[in-house]
Amino acid sequence: MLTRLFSDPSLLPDVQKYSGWAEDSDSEDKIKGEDQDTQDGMEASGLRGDSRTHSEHEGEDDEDDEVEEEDDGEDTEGDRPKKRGPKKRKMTQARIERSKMRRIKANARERNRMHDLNSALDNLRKVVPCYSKTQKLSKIETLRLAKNYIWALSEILRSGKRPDLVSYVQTLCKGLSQPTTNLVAGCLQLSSRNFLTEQQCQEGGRYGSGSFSMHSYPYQCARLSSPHCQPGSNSHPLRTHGYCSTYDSLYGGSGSPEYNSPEYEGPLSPPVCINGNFSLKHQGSASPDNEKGYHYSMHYSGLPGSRPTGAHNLVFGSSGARSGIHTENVLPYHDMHIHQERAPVYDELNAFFHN
DNA sequence: TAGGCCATCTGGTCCT
DNA sequence: AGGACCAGATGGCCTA
Repeated sequence: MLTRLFSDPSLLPDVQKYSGWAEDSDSEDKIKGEDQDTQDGMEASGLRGDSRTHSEHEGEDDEDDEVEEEDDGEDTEGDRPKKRGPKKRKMTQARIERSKMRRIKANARERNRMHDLNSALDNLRKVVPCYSKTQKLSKIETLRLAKNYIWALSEILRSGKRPDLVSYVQTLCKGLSQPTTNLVAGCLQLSSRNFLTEQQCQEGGRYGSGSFSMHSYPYQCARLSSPHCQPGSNSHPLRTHGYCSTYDSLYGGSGSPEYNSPEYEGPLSPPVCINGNFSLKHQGSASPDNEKGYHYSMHYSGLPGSRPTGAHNLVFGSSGARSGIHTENVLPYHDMHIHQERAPVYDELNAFFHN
């Protein structure tokens, strides 16, 4: 593993910028050597993964042996009782050097481990319903979205019913931050206005529709202080752009009146608010996120000045995908797409909507 | 400038 | 002894 690591210069960090190494001139020099010429550097320093030969140890071992002999002599000496516990060995220069090298190797392993972890997260990003090259989901958001996605799919399988789009998106967005929610909603070409209305928030924050049994989710809609999230606000961009769900084109549900219902085509509701506390499996048990006290307050505001953090405002074209325009041409996220081709389960999901 | 996110280092713990 | 894993600390980058 280390061999692989050391043979891959990209896995080696620019450690010069780390003060910890800068303080240790010896270590810094070693790292610099590794950075400049990893293989040769490792060979020069006698470090080749964990496969150091005995001969490589010899010089140091000689010195250590002296120390150990001292210790052994102490333990076996005369009538004195043996000391318990680990022997304290003198930190000779060679021992210090070896310790440093161990630390360097451990750091490299840790880096590699985190890179692997990040690679896995990247792979996960690619199979969750929303993927953007430029606006990458954060780690925590990726995990949350993945959890919601798994739950949504399992609900589909469990109920065998075609889910309500709004509920589906709601499920996906449970506990996600506002930018991520907008991203997901944008991917699905669904205005987040449909998630929850301010009125629904006031009514206790329970929202139920569709086969997802969303009513069982313990929403906690915090009061929104933003004036843009007040009933009657006309600031929503969808008021001017109109709203056109591409759900039909995305999921092939054009024949279903359910998705052309006035609920989705009617007057635009005020900016929505969701506090996404996602309770798993309807048991009322707090999700890990809840247990950790995560409490995301989501509100959608279309005011230019109230652009969601780190996200673009959702701008839905009035024709959009209904006229055959691909999502990527409609959304500001040029590289954002639903990657059905990479997620077989999405095909199954589509099958639900096609039926 | 504060806050979020991230990469990395580091020491501790557990296991082989 | 050494590797895997973890959590805390730290500093950089970016954005509102």
